[in-house]
Amino acid sequence: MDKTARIAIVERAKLFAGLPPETLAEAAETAQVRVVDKGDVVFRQGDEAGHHFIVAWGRLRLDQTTPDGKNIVLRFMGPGDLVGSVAVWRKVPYPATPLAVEETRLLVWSDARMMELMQAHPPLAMKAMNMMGGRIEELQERLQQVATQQVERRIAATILKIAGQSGRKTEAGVEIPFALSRQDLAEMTGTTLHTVSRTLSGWIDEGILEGRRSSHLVICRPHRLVEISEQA
Amino acid sequence: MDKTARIAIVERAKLFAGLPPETLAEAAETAQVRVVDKGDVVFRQGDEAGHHFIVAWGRLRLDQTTPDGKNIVLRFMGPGDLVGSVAVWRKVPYPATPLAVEETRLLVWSDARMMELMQAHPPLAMKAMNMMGGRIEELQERLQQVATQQVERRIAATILKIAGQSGRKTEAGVEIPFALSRQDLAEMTGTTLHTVSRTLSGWIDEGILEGRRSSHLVICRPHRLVEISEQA
DNA sequence: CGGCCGTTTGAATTGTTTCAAGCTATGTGG
DNA sequence: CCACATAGCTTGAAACAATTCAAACGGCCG
Repeated sequence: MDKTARIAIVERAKLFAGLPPETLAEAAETAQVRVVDKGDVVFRQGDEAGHHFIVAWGRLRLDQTTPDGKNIVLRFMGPGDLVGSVAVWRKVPYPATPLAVEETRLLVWSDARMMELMQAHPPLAMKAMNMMGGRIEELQERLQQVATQQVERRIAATILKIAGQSGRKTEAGVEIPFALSRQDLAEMTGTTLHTVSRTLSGWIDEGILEGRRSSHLVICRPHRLVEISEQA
Repeated sequence: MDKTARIAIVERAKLFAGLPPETLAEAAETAQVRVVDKGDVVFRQGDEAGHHFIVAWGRLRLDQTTPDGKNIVLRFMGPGDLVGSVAVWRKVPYPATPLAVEETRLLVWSDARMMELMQAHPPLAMKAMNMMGGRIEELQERLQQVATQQVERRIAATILKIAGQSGRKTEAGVEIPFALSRQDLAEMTGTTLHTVSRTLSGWIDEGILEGRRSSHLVICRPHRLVEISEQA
């Protein structure tokens, strides 16, 4: 990956968005590159947190395993997203495992390098706080959903959020361009694979969705999904 | 409230913990003081976020109202806790309403003053990020609980967390020293008042708790509660 | 072709909510 | 100081949403 490509990635990252070109260049130069194959992990929950990552291309699923062995999906992450930084800043072990759902390329900074960057460029610290605030808001919204809404609404809202982040327009509707299993949706919404399957089957019958049997989901009638996600 | 008292409060606040005395003094001097009566709010969800608050004494309940009118309790806050800052930094409206469950005294800084403080004392920014990280961890843990555990475990875990934050040892056990209603617990755990009442009634019958009918809760057998919160 | 993994679907079960009623301290006004 | 209203809590019974259990299906890869 050459320097121009790296700068392009850094530029797109929310952490660096809007910063002056020389800051971007410095950030890009000090980064390492890492490729993670589909199915492999960037790091593991419980590892000591020593590096910051930004997704250049590809897609990660951030998994958290509970003490009693259950798994929840915290979020999917794509180009521009920051991975691992919260744990590095807090000096705590990584609290979750990012797994590549497709081949993924990342930029990597050590704790020390990122510290230097942030000390040299104070706006970076502000950006970082902003991003963390965004995560807090997102988590509060999800908590509210899981705590108060029934499963159907949560599934609808989750599909819409993913579509908003990663969806691509096609003739048939908005497509989610990666393998998103029923199990994944179940672990994002706090329900079971079976309930997700039943719910999606219903929506497919109504023509709201397409995508039986592990083909990519396509949302044919987004407006209807929004209604479901907002229904009393 | 005199200067020494303010410094004592600032010192106790997680945001300022461990910073040099002159920083504390400067922070304490630039703060305003605000008293909020029991039942009153510090600000309202949706208000423009212009001030940072630290609880000096008293206790707040942080409420969030959903678009469809339901209420959830995000957390209780006591002395040393920081209120409102995430919204101020992000320049978004306050996302929740802090309500005083007893008379509460706060220190207040305007956005501008806090900015000056943080620019003058860079470690403050690091502390702030650390605190936000802590909130993220807490929210992830709660999300995991609500998504995977059944109600009884969530109620047990919630009571234990509150007891850990605010509990006082008495002869009978650990007392939660403020009015914590069944409704509050329901809104923290994502269940109904009725289920909480039934569950607590059961525990009171087993001698795990005391506190029927709106008297303060006392945890007589904390270890048993821990077992419940961890049971398969 | 055969095995496997993710998915689908039915039926039984259950945890939790909803509905409904009554209870008990606490406070208020006569 | 007592009747009365109120707010929060308790408890039973019925209803229900979602899970669990069970079985079978369909693509796909080796």
